[in-house]
Amino acid sequence: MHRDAMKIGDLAWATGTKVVTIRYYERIGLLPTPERSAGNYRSYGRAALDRLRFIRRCRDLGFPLDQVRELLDLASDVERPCGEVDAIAAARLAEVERKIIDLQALAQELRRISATCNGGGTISNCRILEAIAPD
Amino acid sequence: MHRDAMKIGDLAWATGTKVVTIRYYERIGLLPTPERSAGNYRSYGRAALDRLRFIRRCRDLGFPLDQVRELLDLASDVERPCGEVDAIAAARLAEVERKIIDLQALAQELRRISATCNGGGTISNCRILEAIAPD
DNA sequence: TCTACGGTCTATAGCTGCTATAGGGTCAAG
DNA sequence: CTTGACCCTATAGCAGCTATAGACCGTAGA
Repeated sequence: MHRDAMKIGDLAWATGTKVVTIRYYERIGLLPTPERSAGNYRSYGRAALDRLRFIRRCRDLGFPLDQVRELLDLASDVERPCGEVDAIAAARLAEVERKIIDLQALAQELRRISATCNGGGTISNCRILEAIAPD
Repeated sequence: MHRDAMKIGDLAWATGTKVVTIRYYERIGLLPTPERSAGNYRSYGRAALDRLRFIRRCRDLGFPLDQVRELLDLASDVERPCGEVDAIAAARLAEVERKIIDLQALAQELRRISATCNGGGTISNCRILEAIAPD
């Protein structure tokens, strides 16, 4: 139909998304139901490509799907204040920073545990297991 | 029966685990099926307490359940070399370190994105959305 | 023209690690 | 003897996909 019509596989390839995932996004209403070809194949245009790219980028940034949805809703309403978008991004940043701290503590702990390994011993004198076990 | 017999709620309290989670662990074979009281209540002793504490500690350290299972199996076979345990811990550490790097890059990106916010504007001139959108 | 092969279709079940709900039974205190 | 806190089983749900089965479509080679 349109000159830039894509089948689902093309869209998948162009966005690095799996075909089943695209259908999943459609099912949960994150992507609109596309037109169908004569043979009942989904047919996508530029808008779907942009929207899916945006979604995937958000996912890469770690936004959960409902926040992606929220960002898409916000983006579609040009009158809404930009601050709402910033708030979402800032909250996400805070979350990520918290997670980094947690993981750093965890890494420290794992290093401590690993350091108790006595090379060639057997489980019977393995101090790692003791180290993992709580006091 | 035994002097240290605990009901599931006691065990939950002692380990900071939810009752349903304990039953779940039992169902998936991570905890052995306990004895039952006259009224068909689960009855736990010291061994279950230790085992569950170990499981929870592993979970806190971020080990997925199948690795926890593996560690428990290893721990029960005193002849096995300690190195196997160390390998699991080391792999987990590498994973955590990788994750930290990823999240640091992510935080950087989110900071960049957030920095493009033009204070009181509206979505129509929101540069955050542009920043999220891929080139 | 036939046929083989790759892509697509729907529908359903599975994954991890729990959590929630319904609809009951048990037990000790008051 | 009733109330309330606990316990029981069984089932369904959550995120965010992924996998499978069984069928259809479209095109390129023989």
